[in-house]
Amino acid sequence: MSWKKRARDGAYHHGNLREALIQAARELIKEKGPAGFTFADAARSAGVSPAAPYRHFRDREALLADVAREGFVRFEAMLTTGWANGKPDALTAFNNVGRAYLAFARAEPAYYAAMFESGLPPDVNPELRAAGDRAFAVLRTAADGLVAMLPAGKRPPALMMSLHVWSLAHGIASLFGRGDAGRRSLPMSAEELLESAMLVYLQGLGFPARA
Amino acid sequence: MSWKKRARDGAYHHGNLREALIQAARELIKEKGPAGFTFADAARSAGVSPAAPYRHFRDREALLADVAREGFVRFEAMLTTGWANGKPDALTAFNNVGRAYLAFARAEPAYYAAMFESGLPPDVNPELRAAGDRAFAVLRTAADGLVAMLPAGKRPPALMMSLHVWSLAHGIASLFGRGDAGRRSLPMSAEELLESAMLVYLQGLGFPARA
DNA sequence: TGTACATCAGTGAACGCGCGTTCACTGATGTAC
DNA sequence: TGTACATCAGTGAACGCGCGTTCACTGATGTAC
Repeated sequence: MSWKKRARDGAYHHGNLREALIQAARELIKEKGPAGFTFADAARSAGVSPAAPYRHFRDREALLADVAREGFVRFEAMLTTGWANGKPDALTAFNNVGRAYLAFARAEPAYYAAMFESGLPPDVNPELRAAGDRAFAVLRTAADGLVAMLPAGKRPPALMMSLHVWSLAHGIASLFGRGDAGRRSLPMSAEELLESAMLVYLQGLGFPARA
Repeated sequence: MSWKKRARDGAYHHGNLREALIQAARELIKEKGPAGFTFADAARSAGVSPAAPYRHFRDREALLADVAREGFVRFEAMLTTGWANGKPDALTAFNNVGRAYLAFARAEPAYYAAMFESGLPPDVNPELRAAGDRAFAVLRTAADGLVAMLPAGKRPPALMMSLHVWSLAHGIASLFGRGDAGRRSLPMSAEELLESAMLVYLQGLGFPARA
């Protein structure tokens, strides 16, 4: 008992409070939305005095930005796993990136909200901007691989494709595919919706229906 | 001078405060986001005591819901104008609904934010839900008209099409196409992005490239 | 048309509350010798 | 290895502030006769 307590106290005491505050913020965002938590709230959840967070974050926005940045890093990792180095083939890999996008939004609504719905300008700091760009780059890479499948004269611009799919996935995620409550309901799952849209879209670009 | 003042005071005095509060809320949402205004703020902007709003709205959420409801009504009107009864042809009309979607998001960022980004559950009240459904129905009707152009065996489900385009337009609007500050920048306009995506998508469904 | 009364929208003062932020502080950890 | 000192993360008390909400009230508008 007192062991456990000491371990916790000790853990908070050097190096971990920063991370503990981010965890607390995630929890609070999940419950009440990105606007629904306060600096004091986060401190309380982390079991620490209201002045303690100032040692690690300039203000509430800086904390929120760090949640978002960390979110983008994990997002990038999830998209990268979905892509799987273009295996087993470029078309499947591209579709898997789309699936990973939605899976992330569903599994991590708090990160997702901090990343896209917190009202933070994407360039509130360079790290946040860079993390967001790196996540987008995964989609871009998958599109490059896919475009290369087509004969040289019939290749659509990969950047445009990436933006189309990013927008589509984001639209579906934020309208229908959220892990938390209060979203619109649907006659099909968000995953099916994305899959069908991408099928039609890729057909429009001249890709075969099946890989 | 005292005329003008009296006219204003009189206007606030019976019947208009409700509307004045909605206007004030819109202004504040535009400046600071849907989470960035308070009940007291709205009262102050409307030039009225902090207790006055309670005569018209149960609480802040009720006011926000009314902004969103009114937004959906105007949104529906704008989409309907875009559709133009399916004139000059179903394909053009469908595309115009998409353009109208984006135009609304750009022209009315405050309404748009209240409608889609305020964290309000869509069924916080039946009127809000109904207004949202009516707006979606315009897109649905446009899709019905378009689907009817294809031979009977090759018709995609219009509901699915509507959901695809709604998601795409919403994704583009919320990532890139906002009238207010702080969004991501793009190598092309949001309008071009939507147009190109819809062109590819409709080609994928078997529609001719040009009407 | 005029008078008496009811209704109702907005007032303004008051309250308790939690937030953001500051401050001098404490006590544990790291470092020099 | 031990001692002295510096550093640094977190404390806890304090503050001013604006918010949400309530209350008895006022004065203008609407209505009955």
